[in-house]
Amino acid sequence: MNEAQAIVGFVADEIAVALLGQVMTLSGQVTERMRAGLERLDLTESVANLVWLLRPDTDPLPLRKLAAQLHCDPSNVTLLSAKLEERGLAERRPHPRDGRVRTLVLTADGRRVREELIELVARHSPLAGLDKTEQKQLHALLDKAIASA
Amino acid sequence: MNEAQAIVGFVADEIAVALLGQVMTLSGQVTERMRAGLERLDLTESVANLVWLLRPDTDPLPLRKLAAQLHCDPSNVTLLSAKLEERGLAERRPHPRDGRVRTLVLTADGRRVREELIELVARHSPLAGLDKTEQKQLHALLDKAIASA
DNA sequence: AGACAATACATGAGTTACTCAAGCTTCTAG
DNA sequence: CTAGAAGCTTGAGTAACTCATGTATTGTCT
Repeated sequence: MNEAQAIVGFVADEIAVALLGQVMTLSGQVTERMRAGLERLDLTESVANLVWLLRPDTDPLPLRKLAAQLHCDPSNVTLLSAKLEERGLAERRPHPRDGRVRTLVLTADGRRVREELIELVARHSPLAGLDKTEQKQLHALLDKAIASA
Repeated sequence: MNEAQAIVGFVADEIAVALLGQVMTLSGQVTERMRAGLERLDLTESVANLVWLLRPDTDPLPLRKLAAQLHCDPSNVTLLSAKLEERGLAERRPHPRDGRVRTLVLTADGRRVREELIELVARHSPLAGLDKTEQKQLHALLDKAIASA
């Protein structure tokens, strides 16, 4: 038994590694699909990722929270937000109770673009190929996984 | 019914959108987990992504194929490969039959680093929190989804 | 109330990953 | 044998991102 095999022995589950690969593959496919349509929407990938987080049906999020969800520095979100404002797709609003906080809210145009974005990726998503039952199973499993983290 | 709602009406499945979000969330969590350990392994994220693809148990891949899997330009893989060679983790070998093609192969050190990388993310993966039965179900569902793309 | 630390965002500089265009070598087709 | 295509490399340029710093606001401790 050589050293490499010994280390392999440590790896908890072969199947967990395979699952990881699958998730990353899917994520890559979706991202690439999105890229293809971004030119038409005149968005960059990083801006699109921000738009994706800006749900119109919930309370607007502080820039700091958005940075956390994007796994990047808050200063980066400042730049992305400025780009969205320039294009008239969102606007920064002061937080009603905390003067330090800025929240980012989509405009009507922004909401429209967001729907197009979702449409773009959801329509051709590999996950859309599953039937309803499978989708529900998958949703439950992923939900459990995410919650356990 | 306003315009935004009309567009919402087009979105095939609400649940498919939710699934998309889950996959992207998981992918983000895994990536962030990986980042945390990359400093210790002295790797950058992009180099690590390449190492991830360099399976020692299959035929070595041409740089072009690797570029396709990474969704990036071949010239970028040239750079990443050079970094791997500098660190002695991989070496470019000419293809036995086609003189134009270079394949990338991990060295013994490279294989060791790759196992550490897998260990790093697999051990703490949210997916590792599921039990064996759930993992198998999930694997089957994801496999079907990926195949349908 | 007043001082001090902490939080949230903004700004500027610098780094890195990446793309694109052009060039070289090798393979393939007529 | 020549023309074209395919694969990799090189160099230049760009965009995204981080880090350090600055400013305004909030919370806390006495």
